[in-house]
Amino acid sequence: MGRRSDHTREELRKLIVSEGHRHMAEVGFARFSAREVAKRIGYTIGTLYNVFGSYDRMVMAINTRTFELWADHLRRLLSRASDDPIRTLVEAYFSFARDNRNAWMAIYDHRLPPEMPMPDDEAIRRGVLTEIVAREVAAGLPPESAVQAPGLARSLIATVHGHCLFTLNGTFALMGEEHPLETALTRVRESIAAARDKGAPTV
Amino acid sequence: MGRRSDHTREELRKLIVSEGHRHMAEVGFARFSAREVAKRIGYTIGTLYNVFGSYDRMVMAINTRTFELWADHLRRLLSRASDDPIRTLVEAYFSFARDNRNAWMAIYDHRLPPEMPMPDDEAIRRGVLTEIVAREVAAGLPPESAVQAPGLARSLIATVHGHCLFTLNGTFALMGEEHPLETALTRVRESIAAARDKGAPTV
DNA sequence: ACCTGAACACCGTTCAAGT
DNA sequence: ACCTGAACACCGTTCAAGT
Repeated sequence: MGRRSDHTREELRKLIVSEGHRHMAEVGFARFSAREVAKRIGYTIGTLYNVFGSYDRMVMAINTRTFELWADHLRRLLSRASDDPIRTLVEAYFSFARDNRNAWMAIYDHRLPPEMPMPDDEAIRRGVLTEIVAREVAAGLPPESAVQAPGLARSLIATVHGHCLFTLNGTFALMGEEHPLETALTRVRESIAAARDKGAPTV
Repeated sequence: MGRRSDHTREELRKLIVSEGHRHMAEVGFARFSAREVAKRIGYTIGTLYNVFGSYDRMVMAINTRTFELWADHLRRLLSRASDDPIRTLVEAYFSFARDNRNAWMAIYDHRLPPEMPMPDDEAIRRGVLTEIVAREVAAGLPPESAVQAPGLARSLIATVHGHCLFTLNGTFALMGEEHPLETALTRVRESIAAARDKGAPTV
C-alpha cells in the first residue's frame, strides 16, 4: 500500500499526540502502547516511527502536552478572584494530579535514555509551569527578598510534588497521613515566612 | 523434566529476591525482566510464578529489600558520632538514592494494581524507615512538641523526597537548581524550627 | 509436589517492498 | 515520498505434561 497522505505531517503529529494523550489517560504509562495509538488513529506502527523516530520521543511529546494542560489549569484557577494565590497554587497542583492521575504520573514514570537530552523546545514549554509559580512566590515576598523567588519556587515545587506524589502512590496512606494538601500548604507557608523574615541573602 | 528441588521454597525465594535486586540495580525498572531473573538463577519462568504468583508480587519483594538496605544505610550513618542528625538523615536519603539509582527509583516506578493491596508484612518492613526518621525528628523537638513528631516526619520525608527525586530525574537540572541537598535541608530546618516555636497544637 | 517448556497474546524496532 | 506489514527479538502469563 503506502502513500495515503490523508494528513500532512503536522496534522499527523497533532493526531498522534492528541490520541496518545487520551490513551495514556485511560490506561497509564505501564500499559501504554505505541501500537495501540497507531491502531486508534488508523495508521500502522511504522508511521509513528516516521513522525517521531522513537517511542521515547513520542511519549515525551505526549507528556509535554500534559504539562501544558497542567499550566492552563493553574492559570485558570489563579485568574479567579483569589485572596490566597499560594493556597490556590497548591490546590491546583493537587487537583490536576488527582483528576489526571495516569497522564500526570506518566510525566515522572517516563525517563529519557541518558544519551538523549530533552530538546530545548520541549524544555521551554515545560518550564512555563515553573514560571507561573515563581511569579506568585515573588508576589508574596517583600521587594528586598524578591531575588530569592526563583530558587524558592523550585524548592517549593519539589516540596509540594513530594506531598502530591505520596498522596497518589499510596505512600501517605500507608503512613497514616490524612490531610496531605493542608500539610503541604503548611510547609510552603513556613518557607515563605522564613524568606520574608530573612530578607535578601547577604552573600 | 521437573522436580529439581536443588533448593527449598524459602531458599528459592531468597535467591530470586537477591538476584532480582541485582538485576534491577543493573538495568532499572524499565528494562527489568522476570524471564531474565529466571535465567540468571538457572530456573525457568514458571518457577518464579510458583514462588511469587505474579510479576507484581516479585517486584514488590525486591523493592522491600531495597527499603531494608536503605534503612540500614540511614542507621549506619546515624550511628557514627554526629552532632547534626537531621543533616545526616537528609544526606543519607540522598546518598542512598544516588548510589542506588535504579533500585531506588524502582520503588516508585512500580505500582501495584489497585485491587492488590500491600501485604501487612511488607508494609511493616517498609515502615521501619519512617520510624527511624520520626525518632530523630522527635529528638529535635522540645518535649511539649514531641507529639507532632510522627506527622512532621511524614511531611519532611515527602519534602526531602521531592528534592531527591527532582535531583535524580533531571527536573532540577532543567530548572537550574545547583544545590538540591542544601536546599532540602534548609526546608527541613525551617519546618522543625516552626514546630519548636509553636509547641503542642491546642486543638 | 515441583518444575519445565510450549503456547498465547502482546511489546518496541527495523526495513524491504509496494504505490 | 509516504506508508505498510512482515520479521525480529523480546515481554508477562498460563497450564498440560513430564518426573
